[in-house]
Amino acid sequence: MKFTDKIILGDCEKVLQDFPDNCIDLIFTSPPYADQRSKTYGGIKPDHYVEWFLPKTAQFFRVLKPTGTFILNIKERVVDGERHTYVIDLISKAREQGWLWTEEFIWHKKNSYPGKWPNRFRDNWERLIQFNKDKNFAMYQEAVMVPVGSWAKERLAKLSETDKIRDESRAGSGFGKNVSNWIGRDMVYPTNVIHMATETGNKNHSAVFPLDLPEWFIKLFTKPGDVVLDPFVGSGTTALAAIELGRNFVGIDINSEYVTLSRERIKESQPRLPSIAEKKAKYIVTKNGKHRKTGKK
Amino acid sequence: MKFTDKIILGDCEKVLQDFPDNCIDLIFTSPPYADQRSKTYGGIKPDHYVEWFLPKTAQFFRVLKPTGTFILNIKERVVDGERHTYVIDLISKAREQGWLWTEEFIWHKKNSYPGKWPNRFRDNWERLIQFNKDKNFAMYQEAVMVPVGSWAKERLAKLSETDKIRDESRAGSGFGKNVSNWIGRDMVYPTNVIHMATETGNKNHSAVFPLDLPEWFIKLFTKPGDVVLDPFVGSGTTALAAIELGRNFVGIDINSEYVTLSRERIKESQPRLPSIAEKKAKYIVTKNGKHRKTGKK
DNA sequence: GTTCCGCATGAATCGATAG
DNA sequence: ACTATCGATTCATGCGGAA
Repeated sequence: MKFTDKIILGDCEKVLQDFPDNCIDLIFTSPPYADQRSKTYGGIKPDHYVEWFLPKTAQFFRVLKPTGTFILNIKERVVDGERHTYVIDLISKAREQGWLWTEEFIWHKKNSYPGKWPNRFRDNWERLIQFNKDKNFAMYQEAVMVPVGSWAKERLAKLSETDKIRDESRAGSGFGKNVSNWIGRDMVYPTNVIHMATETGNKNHSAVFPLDLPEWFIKLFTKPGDVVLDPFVGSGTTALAAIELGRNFVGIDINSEYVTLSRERIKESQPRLPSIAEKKAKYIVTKNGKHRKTGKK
Repeated sequence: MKFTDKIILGDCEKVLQDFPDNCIDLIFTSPPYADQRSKTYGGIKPDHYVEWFLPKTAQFFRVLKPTGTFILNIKERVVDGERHTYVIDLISKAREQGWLWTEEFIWHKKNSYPGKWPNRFRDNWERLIQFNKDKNFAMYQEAVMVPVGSWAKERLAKLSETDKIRDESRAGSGFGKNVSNWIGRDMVYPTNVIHMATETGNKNHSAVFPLDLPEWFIKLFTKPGDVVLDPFVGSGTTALAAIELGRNFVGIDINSEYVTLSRERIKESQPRLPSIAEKKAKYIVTKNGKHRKTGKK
């Protein structure tokens, strides 16, 4: 029986035991942060977070394909005025399990509400930790290219009409000056700092991330037809993103209300047409290994 | 004899042994990153970075006042396709020395080195790790307030010279050059994500951080007359910032060329007039402890 | 004097080549 | 098989020369 395209009720650690080895292309998840969401997840204490999480990452390791990627969206809690160490401890321990700590993306949350405490400012970013089983993982960089200096174009748009005219006449053809540098270079690769607004919604889910976030990573690390797993699927955002991008999904959650909510939300969704950028990517595997000569191990 | 307002040649670990306990208000430094700048610093191997650094942080701990702060600008190197763990190991070990890991600021570098690789994008951020000896540290939050959103856009709309536009900070959370002009409008507290360009250009030193970066932390964690220490002072940027803000400084570097360069650079500098924002702060101590209710533990 | 454009270059990383 | 060095990649920025 097909194991994909379902939202499954249960503890991911147990549920995944019935899954075959090497069947998942991307794991994208935002687990319950320590001591948060206690009503729905039982409130794991920061000091016990690592031991709670490690058996689960062991299962993730088993079900993930060697070319697959595990993206973990997580943030430290401040405990007694200090950042707790469970995230960095988790990285150390995950490496002992065999995970490679390939990268750490920064999610800069553009629209957080301003806040102030006596000894700290608003925490305006989260970690998106990339783990891999193997250095030769699949990556489709072309799928997430961004327009060159979208901000620069914005600025040009603000030039007054007279300025534009002046520049044009001086240059003789087309846009003058700086614009010429951009011709033929309209798309560039992004960096590892991701600027995205937090979801302003509700959804009854206390840890909602914006749909754009899983979408970005799904486009980057999978091709259509691949399988995306979210073992803490919550309100189903990751599953929604997978469906819209024409990928298969597996969602797991221990809370039945979330499972119901997820199933409701995905019922109405369907694949979107791919953007030009995505088509351009054409799913050329730009795996690390491809660039090696064949003789090498 | 006065120990401040000097650039000292030597290994900070040794030099600081002659300093009294609890004499420094802020340590701001960007140590040589593992295996980088090997010409000038001897190129510490990533695997030995922590053991190399820890004796130094022990001295930092001794000379720092209980109300003082230690800001460490550091980044992991990628080794064999994986982020090396020396930074997170350092955080763990520093905590064993007694340091509190209070906060981690993110420096988003607007212009970092270009590049695209098979398995990663440009690394566009660095960590600014805040350590303290005590939960009750001094913090002057009003000194770094920034104009509320949209100010950048308004300004950009009025400018017609593209070159000037290019120079303007477009980041909402601050650090524009003319912030003081905007006093009187709505000011808000910044977040822990800092947007700033790296210093490039044709100075004699291998580009370090921009002057704005130490300035921001000096304003946030010290008042005029306080003592700022940079144990890896390099080209002297931290010392320059301290002088311009009317603080005392101590700079140490093991490399005599850097010491000479630093001394040259600071020779010409002098305190600037404080901005309105800084005056407004008026050095109201917003220590953590002050805001607690007396009854609370 | 001012505006505009060309160009060197930087806390980088990877893969290939050489020792 | 391992380490050391080198070339290719790639773009925001400041500076200097030109218009």
